[in-house]
Amino acid sequence: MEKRVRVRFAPSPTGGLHLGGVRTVLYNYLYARANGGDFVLRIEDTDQTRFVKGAEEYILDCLKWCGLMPDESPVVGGPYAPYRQSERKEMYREYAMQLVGQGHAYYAFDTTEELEEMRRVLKTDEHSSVQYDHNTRKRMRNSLTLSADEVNDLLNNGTPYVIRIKVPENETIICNDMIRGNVMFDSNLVDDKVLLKADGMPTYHLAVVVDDYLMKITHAFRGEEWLPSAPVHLLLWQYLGWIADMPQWAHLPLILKPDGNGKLSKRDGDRLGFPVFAMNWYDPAKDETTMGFREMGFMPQAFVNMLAMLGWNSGEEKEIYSLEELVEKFSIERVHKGGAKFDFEKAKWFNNQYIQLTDNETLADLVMPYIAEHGHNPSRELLVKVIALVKDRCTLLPDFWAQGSFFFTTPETIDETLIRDAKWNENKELFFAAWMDKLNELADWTDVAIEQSAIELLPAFTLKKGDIMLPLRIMLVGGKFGPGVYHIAELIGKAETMARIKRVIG
RNA sequence: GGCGUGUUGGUCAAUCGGUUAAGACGCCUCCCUUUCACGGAGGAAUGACGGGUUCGACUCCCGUACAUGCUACCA
Repeated sequence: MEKRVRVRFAPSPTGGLHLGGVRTVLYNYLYARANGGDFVLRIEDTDQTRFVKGAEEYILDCLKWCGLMPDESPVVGGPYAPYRQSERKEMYREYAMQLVGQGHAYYAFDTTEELEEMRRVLKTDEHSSVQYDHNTRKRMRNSLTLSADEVNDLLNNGTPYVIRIKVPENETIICNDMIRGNVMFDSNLVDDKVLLKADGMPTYHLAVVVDDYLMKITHAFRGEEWLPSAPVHLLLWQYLGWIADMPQWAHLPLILKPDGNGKLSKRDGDRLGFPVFAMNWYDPAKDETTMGFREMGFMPQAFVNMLAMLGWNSGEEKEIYSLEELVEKFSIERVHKGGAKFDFEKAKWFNNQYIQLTDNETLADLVMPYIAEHGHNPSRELLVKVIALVKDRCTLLPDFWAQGSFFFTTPETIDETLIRDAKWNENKELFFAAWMDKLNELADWTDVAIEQSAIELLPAFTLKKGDIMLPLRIMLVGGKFGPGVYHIAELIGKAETMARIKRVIG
């Protein structure tokens, strides 16, 4: 019988949730949903020095915003609780001891200074980095070089120690990856990674294997930066006797910075002016907030869609997919091997597309906060009408204010130079004065009727339709932008229209 | 330095040996619009480089270059 598909997202609560992190969540989520499986969230908080308070809640909030909620997590629990590694501390020791007993791991008593000394002494021009491996372990203080009595003494004295994996010599370790195929490693080049730290906490390597086994994870999708440590994990699965249950791996390509080289970092966002985190992240240590996609005015559906297409492609020309469609179309085999540079312009395009696709009523709910932010509280009816008029020129949610503020309030400043540029003359001034009287009498206040009244009056001043449109626009909106002028006049109403004209011609 | 991974236009990318090498973003030109957009029509790649294999290669193999990741008692 086929095993039930179970995937997990296992972040460390150390800061904001990065674009790449959300994409990893997405691919996991899509795979679980497509296969009727479970998606679990496990918090990997084994490094107490990097733990940041609030980060776990923040991650959950991001997943919620994106609509990618886990089936099992520290907050909703599940059959394999606890889901926080710090709360599973004792389990790891048990397995580490098992490995020591089997001779697949050993105690190492080397201090930080001794390790540094070893690396310094052994470092050569050829090898700028020296690792603790099958070779160097022979000259260090560990249970492989010390006698059993010495080891027992050290242990009894409470000497700090770590447990390291004993990587075998002269073996080829083959790791199968769902998107890269077989990747081979020479065991002589793999180092004896620490499994259990001196503080009793496991390192990632031990914890990820133990938990994936205990939580019955069938597929493990993680960032490409983990590929080099895959052989250690494979060895652990083997030594612990669980190789038949080892999940299938897929190492996802990195998301790179748009310019230059390297993977995308928070700094790039600050530098280039775009967000890197899903939502605003407040760093309590530095007392500073980093802008998120949500606060910048992205719709979660657009954000998720954009991420899905960064490193994966269905093979069709279509680019706009709902989450349901993604579940149906997504396949891990079509995920790219190479990293992709992040393009903020394209990200904005996705949002623009979603704005056009979203009905005006729904949009009204999303846009309202941005209008309220400027101290206005328009009726829903008005807001919906405004949205209908300006949505095709809005890319991010705050654009609705920038593109439509003049519907809610008289423009603060009128750029009179723009009117002069529009060949302002006495003739036009006289026209507007006369038109005001006509408008005042106009019973049918619709864009068509307003325009008609202007057209009827124009010949008397030897003016053409186009002569007055720009001046009128500037009087009404304050600048050279916005929907059709007569539509604007209709929406803001007779009194306001006349007031704005009067304000300019006096 | 070592090891791993990767390399189709500025960017995201299709193509699973035979096509005029799709499409999208961005850019440029024009049309529409006497605003700004939307929309429409166009423009821009000798597929990192060099060798093979093959009747035929962007597609397979090798090498080189470049990029990127790891090389912590961090994940």
